[in-house]
Amino acid sequence: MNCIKITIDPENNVISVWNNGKGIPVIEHQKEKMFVPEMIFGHLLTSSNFDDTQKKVTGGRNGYGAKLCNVFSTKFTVITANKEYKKKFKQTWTNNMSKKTDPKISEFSGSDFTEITFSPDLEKFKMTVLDKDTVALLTRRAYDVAGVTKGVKVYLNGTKLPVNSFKSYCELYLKDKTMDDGAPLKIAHEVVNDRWEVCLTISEKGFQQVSFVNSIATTKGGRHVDYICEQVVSKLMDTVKKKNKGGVNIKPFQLKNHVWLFVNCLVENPTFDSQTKENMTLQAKKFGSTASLSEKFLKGVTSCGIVDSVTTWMKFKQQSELQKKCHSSKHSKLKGIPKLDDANDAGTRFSRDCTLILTEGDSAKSLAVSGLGVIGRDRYGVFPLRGKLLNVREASHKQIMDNAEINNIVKIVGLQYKNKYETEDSLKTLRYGKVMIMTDQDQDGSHIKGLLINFIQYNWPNLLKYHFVEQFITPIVKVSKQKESLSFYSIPEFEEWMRDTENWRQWKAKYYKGLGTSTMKEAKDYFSDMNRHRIMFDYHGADDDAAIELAFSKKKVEDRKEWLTSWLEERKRRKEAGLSDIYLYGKNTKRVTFNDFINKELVLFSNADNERSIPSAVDGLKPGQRKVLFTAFKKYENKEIKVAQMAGAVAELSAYHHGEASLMSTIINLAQNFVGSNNINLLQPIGQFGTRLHGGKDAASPRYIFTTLSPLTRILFNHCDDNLVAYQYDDNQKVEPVWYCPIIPMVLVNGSDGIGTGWSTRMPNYGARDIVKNIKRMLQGEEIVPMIPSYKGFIGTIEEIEPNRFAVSGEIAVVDDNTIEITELPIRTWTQTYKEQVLEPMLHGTDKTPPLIQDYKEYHTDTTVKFVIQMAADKLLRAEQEGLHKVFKIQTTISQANQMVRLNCIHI
DNA sequence: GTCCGAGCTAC
DNA sequence: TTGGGTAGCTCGGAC
Repeated sequence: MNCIKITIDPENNVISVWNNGKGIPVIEHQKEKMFVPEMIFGHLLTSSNFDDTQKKVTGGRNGYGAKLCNVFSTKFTVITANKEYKKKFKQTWTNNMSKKTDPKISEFSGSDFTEITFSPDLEKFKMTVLDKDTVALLTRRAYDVAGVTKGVKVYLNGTKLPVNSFKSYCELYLKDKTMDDGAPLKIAHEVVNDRWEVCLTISEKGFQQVSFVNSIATTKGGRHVDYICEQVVSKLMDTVKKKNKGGVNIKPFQLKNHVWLFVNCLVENPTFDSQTKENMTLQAKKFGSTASLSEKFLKGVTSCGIVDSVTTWMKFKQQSELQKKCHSSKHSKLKGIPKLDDANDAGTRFSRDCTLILTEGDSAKSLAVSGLGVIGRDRYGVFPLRGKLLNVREASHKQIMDNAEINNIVKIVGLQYKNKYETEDSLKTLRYGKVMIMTDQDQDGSHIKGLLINFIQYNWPNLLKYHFVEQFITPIVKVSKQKESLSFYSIPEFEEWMRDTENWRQWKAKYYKGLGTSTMKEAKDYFSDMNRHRIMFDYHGADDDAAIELAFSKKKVEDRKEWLTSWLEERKRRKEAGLSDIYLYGKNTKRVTFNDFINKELVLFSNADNERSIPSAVDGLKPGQRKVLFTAFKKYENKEIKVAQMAGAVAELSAYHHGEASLMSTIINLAQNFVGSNNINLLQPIGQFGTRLHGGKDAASPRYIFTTLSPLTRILFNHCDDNLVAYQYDDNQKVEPVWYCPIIPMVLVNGSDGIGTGWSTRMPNYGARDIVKNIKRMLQGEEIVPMIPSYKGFIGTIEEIEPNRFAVSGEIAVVDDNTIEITELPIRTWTQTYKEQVLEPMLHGTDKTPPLIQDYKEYHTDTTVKFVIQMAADKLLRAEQEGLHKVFKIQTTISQANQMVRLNCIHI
């Protein structure tokens, strides 16, 4: 068959369907004693297709369709011509198949055809004429037929339909539709095999499908559609998830809602839930064929706009989720925010005049609260921040949503994410007209200020215009002589004063490190002189925006390098010229621009961050570590001491001004000696200092563990040097030197990790003996031998795979057909982590992968690793072919690319 | 998204 | 109430 002709004549209520397929046999049926065409069209319960054991991919099964058409017609005529029997057959039924003419048989010599002409019994359908809708439906069926049959021309009322393939059929649906940007819809199309053909595009109004099973239009879809849809959606799911890490949760049906799917398939003996065959119900496993979509098609699927549309939708959803975190209207009373001391007038008509003081930590809050005693609590509220605020600039949606601090600030101030605050009037919708940041007057305090500014600027740049953010500064040094007292708000200013004041030694200086240093009385003094301590931030648009972005955008890492470098050069230049350092807060400073804040204040933090995080090239130590060593040399060369106590001693003897918790972790870090930590531990670990099971995180509390200087340390850091190194002074106290001078480069021995601002460092460990040999070579003027990283106690291998890259492999061996043994893991792959992240999923299988191993047993000690793994012989064989190291993930790489060390502190 | 570690912090 | 443990956050680079 290659031609179908359909005519619909609503005026005369006649429809005819003609095709040139093989005619119906014009013979008499042996049993029933009537002609076959008559049987097919005029007698119920006859069909040649009852046998379900035969697998057929045709439409009808029980032979009802044509007969029901006859029953619901006032007139029904069949003409069929059959070349084989050289006969033509014609018969007409009337009155709903109740009357019939005798069949007319005539001789015939042309080619086969069959034609059915019928007049629907309009009365039965409660119609008077074939209405427009019905004609349209029938017309559509004509197009359907044209679309789903291959190589068949379809004529409708004498005109050939412009459809020659399933794809062109699908395109008819889409020809008037465009994407949002006016571009035509992108269509993914694939002929999967001879039974399946699939088209897909984006849908704007929920899931849509057009599908055919064995040429039957399944307008409600069914299992065949689900079958394809599942494959498509799971692919989309992967892509979207990859694109949207940490965003809103997305469910498969939400993706499905953007899909418009066209399926044309052949299924063996399909089943339906009704005679109209709108919904195919056969289970996928009985289809008799499978359709695995090609990568090319799936790529088309992901690039047809669905992913973009879903991400846009998700962004919108994210916005509205964030918006939900805000209160929709201004409340005068807030509930459920612990630690908030709300201003009495917050959220009332006076809210524009209210100021929220944000403090660094709870203790600073107490200070502010005691200050409120002076200025009153009607217009001032206080809320403590806990440590470092989230950098919202490139944070994931989830992170912002879940961040308690950010949400609280938004709620307290009454901020709306959707509001742009373009006019000064719009600030009246807020509960507070201003926020005032009050942090410690140190670099980390500046950082916290910066992070808050970053948060406001990123979400509501306009607020900055209206001086929404200001800060409260406290003195950093106070000098007093008898009853006189002077406050300084920056160290350079103090130094200038010292230079200009001849008898400055007669003054007593007190440094205020942290807000906690100030007494309650001093707090009251600060607040009574609000004018002096309140600093406004001025916003001038682009300049300030750029500065804030420079400091906090993840994309500006390179710019930060340049920023810090030029700052360092400028500082050096000023020093050489005998100028004092630039400072921001002088005696009379009342306002600063954001640009100045970033470039003059925050830069100090960024620089300090590098100074404390990036080790010196000379001794491989960071200042914190050097302070520990300094103290250990001084006091604990042969004496065991509790780590917690040593931290106290370090703070005392070396003027360590930060939290003792970090110091204790630094001490523990220096003393660890498990595989992957130090090659030569400078301190002795006496007690639980952690093991390779948890990467050292299993160290006992600093109260319980003891340490003392390791005997080797004094060999590396020779006594004689103690009098030669350049000691530093803090507040007139002699503290640790700029650097120690070990006899071999310790930065190579123990490696180093550090994360600063603009730069970071990551150095592997090298073998002390290799280093010594190389140094001897250098002393003798020979070429040095390139070294590869080496870790004490590591029994795996480290090989160079390309310049500056090394492969670190554990040890894995096959014991017998279904047993393997892992006896070493790569450096910094901790036993417990490995077990949880690699072996457990292999044992239980994941969503995507079936279980690979049957069982594993552990025989580790604190220093050695031993997993004995049981697995099926065939799986082991396959794993071996693929490479055991790869399958069991016991190979990692380390790179020599990021070896930043501090050279600029070398003074010789 | 995770890790690394010297910093800030609170529950 | 106190001791002990847990938790959030920054920062850059490598996976």
